[in-house]
Amino acid sequence: MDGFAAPPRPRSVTLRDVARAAGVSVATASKALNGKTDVRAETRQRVQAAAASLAFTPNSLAQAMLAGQSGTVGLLTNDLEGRFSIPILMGAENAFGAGRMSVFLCDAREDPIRESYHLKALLGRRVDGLIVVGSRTDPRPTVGHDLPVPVVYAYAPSLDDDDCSLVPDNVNAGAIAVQHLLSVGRRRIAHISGEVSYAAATDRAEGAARVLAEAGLSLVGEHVRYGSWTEAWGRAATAALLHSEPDVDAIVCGSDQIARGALDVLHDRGIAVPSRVAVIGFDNWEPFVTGSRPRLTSVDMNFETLGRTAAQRLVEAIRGEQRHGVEALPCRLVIRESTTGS
Amino acid sequence: MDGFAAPPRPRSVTLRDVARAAGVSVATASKALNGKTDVRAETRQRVQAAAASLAFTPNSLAQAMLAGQSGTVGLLTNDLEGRFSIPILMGAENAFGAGRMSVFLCDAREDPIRESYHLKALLGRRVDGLIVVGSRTDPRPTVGHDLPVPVVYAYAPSLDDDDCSLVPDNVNAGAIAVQHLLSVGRRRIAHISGEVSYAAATDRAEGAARVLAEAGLSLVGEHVRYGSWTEAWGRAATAALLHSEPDVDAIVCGSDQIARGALDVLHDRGIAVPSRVAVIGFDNWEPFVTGSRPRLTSVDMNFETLGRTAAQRLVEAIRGEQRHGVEALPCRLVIRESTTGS
DNA sequence: GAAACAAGCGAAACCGTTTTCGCTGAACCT
DNA sequence: AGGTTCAGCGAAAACGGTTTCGCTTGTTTC
Repeated sequence: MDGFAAPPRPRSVTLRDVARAAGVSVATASKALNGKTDVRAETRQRVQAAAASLAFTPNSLAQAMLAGQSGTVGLLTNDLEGRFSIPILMGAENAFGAGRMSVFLCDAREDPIRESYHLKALLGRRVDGLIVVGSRTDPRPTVGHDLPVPVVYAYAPSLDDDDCSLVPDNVNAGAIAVQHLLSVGRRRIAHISGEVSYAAATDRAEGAARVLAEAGLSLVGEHVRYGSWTEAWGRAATAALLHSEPDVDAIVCGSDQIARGALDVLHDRGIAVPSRVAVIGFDNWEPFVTGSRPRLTSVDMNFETLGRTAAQRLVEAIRGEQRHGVEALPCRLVIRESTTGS
Repeated sequence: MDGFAAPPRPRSVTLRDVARAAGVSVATASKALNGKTDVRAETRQRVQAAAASLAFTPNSLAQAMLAGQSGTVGLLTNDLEGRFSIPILMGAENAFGAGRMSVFLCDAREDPIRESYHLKALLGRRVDGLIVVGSRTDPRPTVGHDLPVPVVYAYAPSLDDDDCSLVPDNVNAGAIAVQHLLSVGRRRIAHISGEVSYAAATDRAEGAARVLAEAGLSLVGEHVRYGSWTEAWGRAATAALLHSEPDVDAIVCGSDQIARGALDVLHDRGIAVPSRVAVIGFDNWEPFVTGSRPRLTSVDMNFETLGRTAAQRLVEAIRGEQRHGVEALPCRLVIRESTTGS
């Protein structure tokens, strides 16, 4: 740590500086750098050389003011610590990053006050659009209709059908899981899930039950065992399940964590997976599904696609092609050794 | 989906609109809304009423141009999918969110090309400062010295000591872990870690070895067992360890995932934890440490504090109080049942 | 050789806000 | 009554670009 002051920070260079260096007016400099006509080739080169040697970076704020478009979007999340918003955020960031959009990130932490505060800040910065990300798939209040910019809701849909929302198709996810278990010959299928207050839990149960019914079957024990989204619950519920339904041959687990708990108990009891009991989870959360013995088959909710699609919908809306209503995106089965083979 | 066009989006209202509605000039309107003097109370109220009824939001872009400060910072991460940058990001977001700063988020995905592209975009948007987040604690190249704004490096320090970097103190973390094991009476301590190419692995090993040496001890088996940051490696290494060093009474595991693998093998062998062998991990990754049997003692790297501190350093630097060099932040032991009690 | 024309460049307006400074009118003082 | 002070307000400049439009040139055409 030296005690001396830092070297003076170079004032950022403006178009006026470039123009002066090239011996032209700002108007000509602007046209030269933006590929407009009405500039002699030799002049253009002189300006470009000057801009390069001065490390000129156009001030996007000034450009935004003229254009009326800031080239930025707001990402208003409520689940920054959770694992849902991150892949969504990544998908959105990637979709925008290809173009010329920059992303403002805000975390409202489920607090409506904080949310409206951030909303105001984002509108003040004249974002061209807004993506609102929730922490659960349960519907949430709209952030408002008469906003000056379009809004897309991701993961948590808006309660208002005028808004444009994107959610993973949890019903489909439940169906996919059971279809897979049926396809590998299972008939006595149980379902252990997380908190019943989560739409994600009940939706998946609905899809699972539907496919079972279509096959002329029903759940072993007739009901879904709801609890919490934890390994501990997975262990407890599996123990209870094995006690009351010893002939179960497959367990649908509401999350990968629950599935891990189930695998642990099956392992302790010497029940072979998948030969005697198959196990399937949801979320396809990398460290959990690949760390287990055996590795876990899981339904991936395609969060990154969700985020990318949300970004696309937003760009469309900014261009004037606004959509309305809730769009459910399909999920994807990732097969590993907890349901098949070896 | 209706086929009609969306209702026309209200053009955003400007100060001029407010001034006209209140029957004053823009200058007076500005002063009235910003609490300046030289405005009669009655006039101020009229302006405020007009602003409220028109839902006026000042255009931050215009404000930024005047002030020469945009009130934004760039967060340039290389590890958006990983779990290190997220808590750091949260800490930074929280530290800024309290004030009036907004955060631009970019993910360079370890690609220098993408990084410089994003850097250019951020500078174009005239961010007031920059936080660069890496995916490993190994030093990385600087993004440049002659930037018009201050930069703080978080997690991955800059190779250049002129830059300001913040890292978790991994040496300290290793020391803390061994101190704890010694304090609960362990003497035959082994160390299983991740990839040896990671500074995080070797730094922790260094701290652990130092404390052991100070106690007149050395590692059981004399060397750290490096491998990968996975449960599978934790299992394999633990099995090998138990074979060659059956009298081990504690295992320092380089990550919570490795520790989970170790716990599984100990459980399978019927070796009681913690009574016969204590296990400690690093990172304090919630779902892993609380899902295990028993719950896992772990060294928390205080990422959120790291992010918050990075934000503070950046704000200081923006105010002109630039620091230099690498600052290592202390870690925190979180004691659970894998090392004590029950 | 004069008229018509195009190429190349610069002056100026504009975006929305803040800030400085000058102006007006009322109240005060002698 | 005339001069001074001061509160209250507005005109204008500024930030850094983009765009329109008009002005010089030099070239072409009859």
